[in-house]
Formats: sequence, structure tokens, C-alpha cells
Amino acid sequence: MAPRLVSYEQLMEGLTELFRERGFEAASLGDIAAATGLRRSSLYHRFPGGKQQMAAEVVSHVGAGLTGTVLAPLSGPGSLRDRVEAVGRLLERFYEGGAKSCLLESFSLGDPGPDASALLRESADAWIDAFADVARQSGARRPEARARAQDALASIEGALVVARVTGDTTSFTRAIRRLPDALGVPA
Amino acid sequence: MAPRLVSYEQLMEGLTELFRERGFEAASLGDIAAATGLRRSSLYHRFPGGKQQMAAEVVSHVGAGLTGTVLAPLSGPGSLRDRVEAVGRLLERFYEGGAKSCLLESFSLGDPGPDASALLRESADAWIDAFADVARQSGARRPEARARAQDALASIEGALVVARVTGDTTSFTRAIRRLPDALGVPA
DNA sequence: GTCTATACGACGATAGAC
DNA sequence: GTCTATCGTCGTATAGAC
Repeated sequence: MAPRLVSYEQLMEGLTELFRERGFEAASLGDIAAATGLRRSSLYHRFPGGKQQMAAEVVSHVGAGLTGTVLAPLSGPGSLRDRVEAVGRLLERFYEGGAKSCLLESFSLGDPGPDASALLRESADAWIDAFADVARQSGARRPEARARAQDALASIEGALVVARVTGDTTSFTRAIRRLPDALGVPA
Repeated sequence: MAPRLVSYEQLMEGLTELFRERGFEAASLGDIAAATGLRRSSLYHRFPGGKQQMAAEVVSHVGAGLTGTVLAPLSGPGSLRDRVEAVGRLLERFYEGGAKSCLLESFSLGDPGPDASALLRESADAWIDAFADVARQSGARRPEARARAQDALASIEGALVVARVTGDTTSFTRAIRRLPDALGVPA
């Protein structure tokens, strides 16, 4: 097969960047072509399902990065608090200190298609489950653990909204710093 | 002048509803016409500046409702805690228990035009200022009060994101219930 | 696998009749 | 003030050359 001028990884990178900051409908194929370096028609060769398939694969790819990289320290060695703090550092880098948006926000308004929507929800559930697991390990009962997990995720997402509107990212920094306590992790 | 078939208030209602749940770019003029009951060309008679003007007026209108109605109890009678709890009840109704989105989210992705963007930021600042004032009245110093205000707003916005993605509004309910404590209001 | 060229509908926006 | 009719542009998507 012929060599690909733009690797899958490069495509995902450009698509993720664009979708994150513009959302689904506002990102036109022209924008996507400019961001990835491929022509519109070439994009349809790589993604026969069109923009909706691009969106679905981006959600899947980012979701895999979330569980495989960002949340990975949780199942590693070290004290629970150290592990959660390591996740915090990865989140801070992932959102570039609060300057970048989250696909949970940009794809939950409008309609990125059924596949992307379903994958988005799965990703959010995986995230909440991972956080709830931390809360349980810290002694919380199941309903309380789930509530703490949802609220911790909400504090991060909300801080990203505040940062985007006001230009002030300090709320995001605080949300990350509070993460261990929000999940009830003992010092 | 000829009577208006659709009042300004009705227009704002339909536009707000649509923009809140679809965002700026995803809401087409066709959608807007269907939501308001006016033809596209009639909309241009009412809003010569087109969709961007509609967005700006919606932000302005909702912002006025925020300071004039939702946050109004803050400058009314009663204990500080009672007043903040009253705001919580109004917020709960405004977001319909967490089922509706906030313009701070739907308009901060994509580009609703310079006017709407500026008004959006003003609205967020007014909200944060009002919350910060509560925190100061509760004894917090200025930087601490501002931080608490931003974080309280973030917890609400984030809960709306979580609710939209997972379909679970309990995080929103908790965020509202926590509001007085989040601002440091004494019992 | 990527390109040029193009189809075709929907988009935002305008002109002019009533 | 609202309508019908229409403009030009840009949207997604496809066909076929290289």
C-alpha cells in the first residue's frame, strides 16, 4: 500500500485540537483540511463516514489516552494520594493549565452523531468510575463515592468553562489541587 | 407602526432556548425561524445585524435576567444564608434542575461574534462579583472571596456539563445545595 | 493515497411585493 | 411587519485522473 503523507496519529492530533476548541458543527471540512494538511477528498478516503466518523474516532482516541495514560497512575505503585496527585499533574498537562477545552463540553452541545455521542458518554462514565474507585478505596460507601467522583469531574469541567469565558485559569489550578481531598483521599 | 406578530419577549424566549441547547453555529436560521415562528427575512427585519445580533441580544437579555431576578435576593432582606439559599432555588429553576445548558458554555465555544462574546464575559464577571461579595460579607478577604466565587460558579457550570453527558442531574442538585457553604456563608 | 473537479443542498443574507 | 423569491457562498460528499 502507498505510504501515508499524514499519519493516523497526526490526523488525530489535528482533529482533536480543532474539535476541542471549536466543537463539532463549527469545525468545517475546510478547517479540518487546513488543520490536518489533507484535502477534503483525501479526508473522505481516510474517513468514509465523513465528519461524524472523524468525531467518533477522535472521541475514541482521546478516551483511550485518558484511561491509558492520564488515569494510568491509579493502577500503579505508590500511596493512593501520590497516585491521585500524579493524575492531577497529567490532567494539568492535558488541559494545558486550563487553557484547552474538553471534548465532554464541545461535543455535548449540538450533535456529533450517534457513535461519537455514545463513545463520549462511555468516556465520561469510565472517568467517573475511576474516580469513584479512588473514593471507595478511601473509605467512602458506593453512593457517596460516586457523588464525590461526579463532583470532582464537574469541578474540573466547570473550571475549564470559567477559564474560557473569563480568561482566568486559576480556578482550574485550584480544582486540580483539590482533587485528592475532593475524592476523600486521606493525607 | 404595524403590530408585531411575535413579541420581543417571545423572540428572546425562543432564541434563548435554541442557543442554549445547540450553541451559536449549530443553530441555523432555519432552526431559529422554526423556533420563533417568524420567517428568515422577518428575522432580519427585527435583527438587521443578523445572527450575531440575535446572539448578542440574547446574552444581554439573559444577563439582565440574571442580575435582575436570579441574583436579586442578594440585595434583599433576610439573613445572608437565607438570601443565598433563595438564589439557589432560582438557579435550580433557571436551569430546570440541571436539564438545561448555560450560555456561558454554549457561546464560549465557537464564535458568536464580538458583541455577544464581550457581553458574555461581562455577565460572567457580574455573576462572580456578586458571589464574591457574598463571600466577603461572610468574612473572607478579597482574593479568597474571589476564588470562592469562581469555584462556586465552576461547580455549577461543571455539573451542567456532567448532567448533559451522563444524563444524571444529581451533581447539579448537590452543587446548588453546597452553594452557601462554598461561599463560606455562616450557618 | 492524494489530488482536481464538481455535484448539490443548506447556509446567511438581501430585494421587493403586499 | 411579514411575506415570497432569490442571490452568492460555503457546507458535505462523490467521481475519476494520477
